[in-house]
Amino acid sequence: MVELSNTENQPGGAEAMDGELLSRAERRDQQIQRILDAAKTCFVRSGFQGASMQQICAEVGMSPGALYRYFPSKEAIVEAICEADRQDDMTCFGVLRGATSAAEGLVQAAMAHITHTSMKGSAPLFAEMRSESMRNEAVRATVDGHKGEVAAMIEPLLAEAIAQGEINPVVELPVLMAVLMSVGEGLAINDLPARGVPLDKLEIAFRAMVEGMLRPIKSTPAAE
Amino acid sequence: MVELSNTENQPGGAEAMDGELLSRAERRDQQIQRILDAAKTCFVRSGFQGASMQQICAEVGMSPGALYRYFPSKEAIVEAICEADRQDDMTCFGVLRGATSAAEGLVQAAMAHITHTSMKGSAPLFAEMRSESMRNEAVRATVDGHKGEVAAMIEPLLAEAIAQGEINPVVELPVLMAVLMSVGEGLAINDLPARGVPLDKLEIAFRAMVEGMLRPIKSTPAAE
DNA sequence: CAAATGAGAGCGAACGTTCGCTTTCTGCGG
DNA sequence: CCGCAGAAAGCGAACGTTCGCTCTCATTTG
Repeated sequence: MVELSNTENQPGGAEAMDGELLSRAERRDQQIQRILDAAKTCFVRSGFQGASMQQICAEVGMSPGALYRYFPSKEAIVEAICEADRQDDMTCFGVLRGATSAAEGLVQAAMAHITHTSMKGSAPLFAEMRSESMRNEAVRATVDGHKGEVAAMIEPLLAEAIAQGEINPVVELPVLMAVLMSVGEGLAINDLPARGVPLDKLEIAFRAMVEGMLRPIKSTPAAE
Repeated sequence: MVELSNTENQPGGAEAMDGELLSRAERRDQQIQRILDAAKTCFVRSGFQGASMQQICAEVGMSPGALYRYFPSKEAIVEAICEADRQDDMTCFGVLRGATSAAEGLVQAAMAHITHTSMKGSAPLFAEMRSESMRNEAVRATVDGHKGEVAAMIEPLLAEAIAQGEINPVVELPVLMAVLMSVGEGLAINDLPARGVPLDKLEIAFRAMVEGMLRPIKSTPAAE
């Protein structure tokens, strides 16, 4: 019975905060984005299963009926969030194109990944995705797809380094790939910048590791 | 009204499958273990929040009322599982004592950790713990406690290696520790043995990485 | 006016937990 | 040895709550 005359979020407002008029489609996209942002906040706070639709509705400032006009189910929101996070994360690996060397490309990509994850505070979401991917087919597909894309960018770099004898020949390419991808995940999940490890020192340590791993052991006599 | 004459799991059976007589306390401990095993199965299958008490009850073959005689809440079961898993995992790091070198100790410990996690199929549980630790205070304490114990075993090994000039001096000890712990986590969560990476090849690649990271770059001129 | 949009009440189901009651084990006086 | 009282253990219905989701209806837009 209480009349809430909330001037914001009225259905037909058709304008954003800056007063700009928006078309229906634009307004719809904007609402979808608001829902995704709010849902991400809730999922980071409580996990995919722990966050309820009511909490998400409260975070958006929207009723359940309204929210269900934009997403058919909670699962659909989860998938959209994972997909968006995945695409967002992919931007970190653009540095791999045009890398001067395999080692430097890996270092730059990893640092971009770590920095991006830390700054956006999405380490909890990433951990949640990783955990959910072990039982949720759609999330697993998203995660694996992302890893596949990253791997496809790293692999030619390493393959060329191998061809030029720049990598310790006892290490096989697929294994090297798997280890590097796992290492990147571990670093991203742990969010070391947030735990007091400065980015520059982290880069130094990571570079030492990568260069050490890739550097051919020239002093070793019998490589055959 | 239906009389279920289930000959198994009778309260006063006072004997295990092998017919051995058990005291009350022994039987109680045995029941607690059965509950933990069943709960772990459910948590791996559905996650901490996704698994219901009813599912756990069904898995144990016990009624809710009976189960609540052993644990006061679902949360208590989660904490007990995390604590047990943590203690179980600690056995992997015994190889650190008496390691011939820092690098070899790290390799052996990491391989033991990876093998243990993979063989026990506890990578999903580990991922779940890692995710839950970001919002659950008790789980976080357990995870951090575990990491602290492992770190306490690794640190003196690395400190001695540093003192003997066996580690690239540009890398600081705390940063090195943080990176190595993160790498170990990443490898454990990814469960590479289950994804087709043989343990021996994994060990070769990991050893190359660790030795490369620790090996001092003697050829580098200006170390100052 | 027809279509679109959103608020909010409400649905059945499932949740974690508790309750009343029965069965079984244990220790003890006889 | 027996019989019995109390503790321990278990059962399963039911609690109140919250879940994901749907429905109704008022309001706005083009």
